[in-house]
Amino acid sequence: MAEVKENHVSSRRQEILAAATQAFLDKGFSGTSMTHLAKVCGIQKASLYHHFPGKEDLFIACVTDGYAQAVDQLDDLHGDDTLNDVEKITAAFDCLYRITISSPVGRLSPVIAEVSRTMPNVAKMFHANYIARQQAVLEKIISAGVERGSYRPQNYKVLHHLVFGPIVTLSLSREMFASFDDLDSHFPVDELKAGHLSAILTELGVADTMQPLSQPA
Amino acid sequence: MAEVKENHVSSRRQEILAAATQAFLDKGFSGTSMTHLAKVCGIQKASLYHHFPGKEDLFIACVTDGYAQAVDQLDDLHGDDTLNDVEKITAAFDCLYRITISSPVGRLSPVIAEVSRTMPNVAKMFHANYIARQQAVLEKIISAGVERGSYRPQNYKVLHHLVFGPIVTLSLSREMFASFDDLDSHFPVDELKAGHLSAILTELGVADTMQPLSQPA
DNA sequence: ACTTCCCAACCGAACGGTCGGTTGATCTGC
DNA sequence: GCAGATCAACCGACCGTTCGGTTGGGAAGT
Repeated sequence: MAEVKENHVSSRRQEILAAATQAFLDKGFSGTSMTHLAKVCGIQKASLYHHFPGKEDLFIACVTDGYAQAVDQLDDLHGDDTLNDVEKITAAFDCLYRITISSPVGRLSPVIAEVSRTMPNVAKMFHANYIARQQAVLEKIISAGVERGSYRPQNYKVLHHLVFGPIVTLSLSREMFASFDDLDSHFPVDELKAGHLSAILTELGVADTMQPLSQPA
Repeated sequence: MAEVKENHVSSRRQEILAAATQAFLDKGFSGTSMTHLAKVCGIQKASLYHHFPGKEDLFIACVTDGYAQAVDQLDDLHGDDTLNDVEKITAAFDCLYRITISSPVGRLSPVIAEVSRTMPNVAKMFHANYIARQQAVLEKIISAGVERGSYRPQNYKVLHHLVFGPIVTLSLSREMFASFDDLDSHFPVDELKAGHLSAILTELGVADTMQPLSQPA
């Protein structure tokens, strides 16, 4: 009973958050109006203000709610001890690509960029709770491999640059050129991910096992 | 005389474009009002509409004007035959980092992402005249090196992913976290560029001459 | 069991203000 | 005197936000 009620209450809130996230993705922050938001939610504008004190708070809730679920996946990653070093980084790539390209919070990055000047606190929060945590998990995985001698020692600032750069840009490009009818041939996620992983493994000093060249011993 | 007049007329236009570009960078497209724009230009709003038929046209002019000057630098790059292959790609990295991070058009990318859903034609134009041309120049430089045997053959989609990804993300990050007081220590352009170039050279099959490890022959 | 009260949720209507865009008059340089 | 540049004033539409009021399902009082 109490559960039903709770579900009902939070589902309304979640419903608004989902619609708002989609709207912010489509039209940006300033381009999204509370009137439009109310319309797609099927409620009156005033009712929005019953659930959220203002537009800015609503946006912050979208971001917070978004990375809450995203970062959990990352923490699971590091904890898994059944994988060897290369398997671990492969799993990490799968996870990072999925989060950045498919999850709301990853896709919201350009919108956060839009408001970063007028709401610098949101940018700070986003960096601390999303960017920095992603970097920390990657750094843990790599440094563990370095200690075991699997990888060469790394400049981690450069490594983050090389790992996150292509992923974030791919996500941005896919948002930016979403209107292209040949989006997946322009930006084929799996192919780019595989090439990217291969390059990073090379950079880490791991012989690339995927090497397609038939090289007779 | 005619030159003076032309300068006068076009300087007014350039003045507006510069102020508008900065405003769009600060507040995004929807967040920038024509009223505010007129104020920072020191003219009346109606005068803006004398020079540009509308807000959207003004924005397009900002983008167009931005990459007009940016792409010229790129074409110079490919034409220079006094450089060898590695020098050429090093110069290309300098140029790409400079354009993407410092020039208006590079920094405008997040704003184009903001409007890409409502103005898909702008996104298309941006891709054709800026993204695609950058990729074409890079591809020419690399493929010339491949033909001469300096580089390993490449999957160019992956290569673009690896080269442009970190640069664009660095630019985005610096816009996004411009409010950080330690921006340059968080995102040290020269250090990241050097590490990035080194990794790409490795990927191209070039022995890294910058290798800091003292390795006795 | 029945009344009273509470309160979250929702609504229609309106607030002051700003939006992108327009009008017609005035100024300026040739 | 004439064409282009600039201006103050204005327009309807829409913005984020708030108001006063209604609803309906539980808790409290008797």
